Formats: sequence, structure tokens, C-alpha cells
Amino acid sequence: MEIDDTDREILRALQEDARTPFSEIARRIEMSSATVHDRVNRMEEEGIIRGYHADVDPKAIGYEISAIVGLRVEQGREDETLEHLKAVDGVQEINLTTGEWDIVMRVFAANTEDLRQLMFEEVSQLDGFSRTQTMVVLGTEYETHELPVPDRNQ
Amino acid sequence: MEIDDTDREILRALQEDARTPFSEIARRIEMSSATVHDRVNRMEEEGIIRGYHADVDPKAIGYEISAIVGLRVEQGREDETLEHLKAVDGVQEINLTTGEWDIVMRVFAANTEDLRQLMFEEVSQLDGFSRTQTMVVLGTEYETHELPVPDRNQ
DNA sequence: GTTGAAAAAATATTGAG
DNA sequence: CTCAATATTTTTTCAAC
Repeated sequence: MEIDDTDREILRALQEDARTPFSEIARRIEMSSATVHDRVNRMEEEGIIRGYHADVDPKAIGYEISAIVGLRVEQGREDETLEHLKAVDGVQEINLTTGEWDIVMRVFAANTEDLRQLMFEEVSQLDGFSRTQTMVVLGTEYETHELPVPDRNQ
Repeated sequence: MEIDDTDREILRALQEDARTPFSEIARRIEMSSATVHDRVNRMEEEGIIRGYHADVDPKAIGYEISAIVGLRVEQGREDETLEHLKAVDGVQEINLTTGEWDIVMRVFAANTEDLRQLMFEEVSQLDGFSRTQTMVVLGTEYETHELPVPDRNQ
């Protein structure tokens, strides 16, 4: 799971546009497209590249609202609780955290009614939370799918 | 910015794998690849498809730690503050929220020292926050880049 | 809005350095 | 690992329905 500068250039290109032709990446980094192809395959196999996804505007597919949800879980019920949460429709991300919450997750819903249903009928009643908090996202001011790829690790 | 069932099928395919050949999508939905091509172009132009991104393992490119940061902003300084935050390296997402925090953001850092530096030298000292909280992400238990595409909006 | 066919371009594969 | 050549497949364009 080691990567070199050539790999880093390839990752930068594919983070920016996952559909960039390998031949164009090859041109940029002055290598053959077969090399790019080999390296991409290797990074896919090693799990460095986990996939390629279209970034779709949530509103266009019917999600008018999203929220960040903090949860405090009763001791000893973490695993059980996580399994339930993963299965809830609209849950996009579940993080285990230090600090005020044990779990912070991001959820999407069609509208406020769906969000209410998601929170109160699917999450809160799961039983196993001592406290929850729903922070409605009024707007995502900034978002990038391109983490800067540093020239070297460390 | 209206989409029909054919568009939805295309979005499902491209959310799952942004590099799926149009010809294969065409086969699946039993239309010509020229049609798929046209529709993708249209959805790109309309902003329904915002881009295509490789999902790269943050650890592979040197990010060993991430955090969710809650911020409370002094009234009247929101715009100024947001501009500063956007420019901070490692900030991946900035959300404006209701509830306990005005802003909730997700940040990535190489290690705890970098996270400390990011928080205390780049964020906290921005001045304009009455309170901040850093919740270190111990693990991302679940994450999807594929929001379910409902058959119909609503 | 869709199609089919042709042209252009890209990708996968192979063999060799 | 990298390259170059080839075979295969895909993307793109366009006239026509």
C-alpha cells in the first residue's frame, strides 16, 4: 500500500474527474497509458481507490433536506445499534466519535415529514440511545470530493 | 431540471460506478448509447450531475485522522468567517446548521499534531467564534456515495 | 427524443526489454 | 515496471425518423 509520485498524480486526476481517459492522464504525466492502466488496477486492488462515483445533486433526486445527527449510545449496545442504523434509508454516513456524541451521522430525507419519520420512527425508537440531537443542514456552504494529495506522506 | 425514469436509471448506474461505459448503461436500459450520452450531457449541463470523483482511501494519501467540528459564530460575522474556513487546508465540508452549532464541518489531517495546528492555529484564532468543539472521528462505520434514487420525486 | 451507422478515440491485452 | 503495437471496445457525431 505504498504509492509514489506517479500514483499521486494519477489519484489527483481521478479525484478531480473520475472519467478522465487514461490516455490523457498518461499524456500529462508523460508515461504510456498502459502504465497508467496498470497502476490504476493495482491501486484498485489494494483498496487505495475504493470506487468512482457520480456526484448527483441531492435535490434533483428528491432530497430536499439533510441533517447531522448526534447520538449518545448506552454502553454495551454499540454493535447492535450500528447494525440498525446502517439499514435506515437515507443514512449516508455514520461516524464513531469522541466528545459530546458517540455517533455522528449524516442523513438525507425528501422533506421535513420524512426527516421526522426517519428520526422519530426509525432512529429514536431503536432504543439504546440516551440522547439524540438533530441539526438540520440549512445549506452546505462548501464541499469537496478532492482531498489534496500531498507530495509525500508525512 | 426534471428527470424521468430513464434518467434515474442512468444516475443509479453512474452513482454506483462513474466509469460504467455508456454502452453498458444503454444495454441495461435498452436504449442506444447515443441516447444515454445525450441524457448524461443534459444532466451535466443542468447541474444534476455535478462531477465524477474517484473515492480515494484518505489513509493512503496520508490522512490518518479526521474530525467533525462544531462552531458557534458571532452574529454578523458569518460571511467573513466562512471565507476563511473555506481556505483552510484539510477542510472537506462546511455545513450551516440549526441547533447547537451554527456551522458543522468535516476536516482531515495527517496526524494529531496537524489537527491541533489546524484547529488552534487556523480555525480558533480566526476570531469570530464564541465556541468550538472538535469531535475526533474514531472510525467511519458506514459511508455511501450512492443515495438511493427514488422512482419518483416525492 | 430516439436511432443506427460511421469515424474517432480510448481501453485492454500481449509480448518484449 | 515500463513500453509499443495490436485488438477490442467505447465514445462521439450526424443524418434521418
